[in-house]
Amino acid sequence: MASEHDGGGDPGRTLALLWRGRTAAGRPPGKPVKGRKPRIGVDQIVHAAVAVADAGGLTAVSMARVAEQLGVGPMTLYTHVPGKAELIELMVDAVMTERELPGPGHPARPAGWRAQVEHYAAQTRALHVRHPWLREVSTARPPLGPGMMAEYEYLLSALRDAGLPPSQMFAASGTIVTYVVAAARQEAEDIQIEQATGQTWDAWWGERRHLWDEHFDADAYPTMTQVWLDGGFDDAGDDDTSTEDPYMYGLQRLLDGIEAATRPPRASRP
Amino acid sequence: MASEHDGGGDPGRTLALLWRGRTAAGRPPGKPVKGRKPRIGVDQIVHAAVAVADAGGLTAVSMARVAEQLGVGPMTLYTHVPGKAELIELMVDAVMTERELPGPGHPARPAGWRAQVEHYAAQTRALHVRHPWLREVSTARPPLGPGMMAEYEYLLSALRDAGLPPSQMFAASGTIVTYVVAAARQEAEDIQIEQATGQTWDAWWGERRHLWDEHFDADAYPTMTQVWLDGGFDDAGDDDTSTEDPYMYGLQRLLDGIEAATRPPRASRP
DNA sequence: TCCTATTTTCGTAGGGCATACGGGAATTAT
DNA sequence: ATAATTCCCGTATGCCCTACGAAAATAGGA
Repeated sequence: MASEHDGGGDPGRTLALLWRGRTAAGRPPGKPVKGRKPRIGVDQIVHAAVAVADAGGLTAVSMARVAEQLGVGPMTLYTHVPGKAELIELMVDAVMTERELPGPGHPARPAGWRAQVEHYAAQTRALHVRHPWLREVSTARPPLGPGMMAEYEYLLSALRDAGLPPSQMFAASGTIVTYVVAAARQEAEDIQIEQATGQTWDAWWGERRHLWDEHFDADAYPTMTQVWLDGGFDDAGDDDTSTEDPYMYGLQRLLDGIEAATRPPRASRP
Repeated sequence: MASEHDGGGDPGRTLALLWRGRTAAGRPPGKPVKGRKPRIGVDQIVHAAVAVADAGGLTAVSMARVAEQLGVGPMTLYTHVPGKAELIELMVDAVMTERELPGPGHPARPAGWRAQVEHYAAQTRALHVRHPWLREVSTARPPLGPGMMAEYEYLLSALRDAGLPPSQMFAASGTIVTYVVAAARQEAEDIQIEQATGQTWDAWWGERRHLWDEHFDADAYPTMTQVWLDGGFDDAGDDDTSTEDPYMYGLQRLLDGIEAATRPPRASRP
C-alpha cells in the first residue's frame, strides 16, 4: 500500500533537520553533551548519499550502501535520520543550495529580469546535469528547506522587476519553474540513461531502425512523413539559425509571451 | 549497477509487441498452430497491469501481483512478455492511444491550430489524471508504438497549420510537449500522493505551518515576504480574472510567444 | 575511582522484489 | 498412439527497508 511518499514521520523533526536546527532568531537550541560521541553526522550522511546517487542513480541509494561509504553499519543511519524518505528530502534540498542565485545588490546579479530568469534556468539545468537523480524525485511535496526558499526568493525578485502585478506572480513563477525544471529533467534523463546503459541516443535509434521498414505505415502518418521529407528532423545545421536548441527556443517563446502580457493591458480573450 | 532502464532485451521483439505484430503492409505474420493453447495473451497482461498501476501506482506493479489478477503463476507472464521493463513500455503506449486526436478532415477536429494544441493539452492532462503512474516512467527513450506516433502526427499537423517553417517544427513541438506533459505530471503527482497518503495539499501545509514560526527568517527572504503581504499567494479570487490557473496561463503565454515568432520574420537576437 | 544516566552503534530477523532454470502439462500433426 | 511443440509454474538466489533490543562508549557526580 505504501507508495513512494510515506510521510509517516514527524514533519517537525524533518523541518529541523532541513534547517539543521537553525531557528528564525539564528539560535540553534542547546545540545546535550552527555553520552557516546557520534562517529558521523547528518551532513556526512547526506554528502555520502549524494555521492552514491551521482554515481549510480537513486536506485543505487540504499541505506546499506550509504552506510558502507561511511564505514558504519546500516542501522547507524537511523540514529541521525528518521528514514530513507527523509534522507532523500535532505539530499534534494542540499543540492538545491548549490545554485548561485544572487539577490538584488549583489555584484554577480545579472541586469534585467530576462537575464535573471535565464540565469536561474542555466543554474537549474546545470544542477540537474550534475545530479541527474533529481528527476526521479517527486517535487509535488517539496522539501521546505533553504534550497527551495532560495529558488522562489530569486524568481519572485526577478519577476518583480519585470513589472508583473502580484496577482500574476504566482502563475508566472509556477509556469517558469514547470518549464525550466521539465527541460532540465529531460537532459538529466538522457545523461542518466547514457551512463547507465552506455548507449547513446543515436545508438538507441539505430537498434530500432527496423521500425521504419517493418511497422511504420507512411499513409497512416502523412504529416510526419511530409515533415521528414522537408528536412524538419535534420540536426541543427549551421546554415539555419532558426533550427535552435528546443530548450532555448521554448524558454525565449515563453518569456516573450509573459513580457507581452505585461506590456499592453489588453484583454486576452476574444 | 542496472538502473531503471536495462534494455537488455531484443528491441525487435519489443517493437513487434508494441505493434502487436502488425507490419506496414497490414499483414500479421502467420502464427504456428501447434502446441498448448495459451490461457492468457499480451493484451490481458497489459490491461491487468494498467489496472494495478491505476489503483496503487507503479510500485504496486509487480509480476506477482499482475499474475494474481489474471489467476496465473508469476512466471507465466514471461512466456508472453520479455520482462518487467518491456511490460511497462507496453503499458505506456497502450494508455497513450486512449487519447482522441482527430486528424485533418475528421469532424471532431477543432478549428485553428491554437484550439488543436489546446485539445492535445486537455487530452494529455486527462490521460495523466486517469493514469497518474505515467509520471513515474521515464520518456527519454519513449516506446515507439502507435500511441507515441499518434501524438506527434497530431501535433505536427497542428503546427503545420500555424505556418511554422519545417526548421522550427521540431523545436516548437518539443517545447509544447515538454510543457504540457510537465504540467500534466504535476497534476498527476498531486492526485497520486493524495490517494496514497489520504492527505490534501492544505493538510500537508498545515502540518508544516511550524516552518514560518520556527525557521523562516523574513529578513532573509524579503521578496517572498513582500509578495505575501501584497496578497500574491492568495487563492484565485473570482473578482480578479488575471489570477488564473498557472497551467492555462503558461500554455497561453507559450502559444503567444510561438505565434509572435511566426508572424513577423524579424531577427530575434539584437 | 566507581556509579549512573544518556547516547550511539549495530546484529538479527522478517517480508517483498525480479527472474534463471528446468520439469511437467496440454494440444496438434503425423 | 507417438512425437513435436508450446505453455505453465515451483524453486532458488540475492537484494531491499527497517523494528527491536542489546552492547558499547561517554560525561558528570560522589
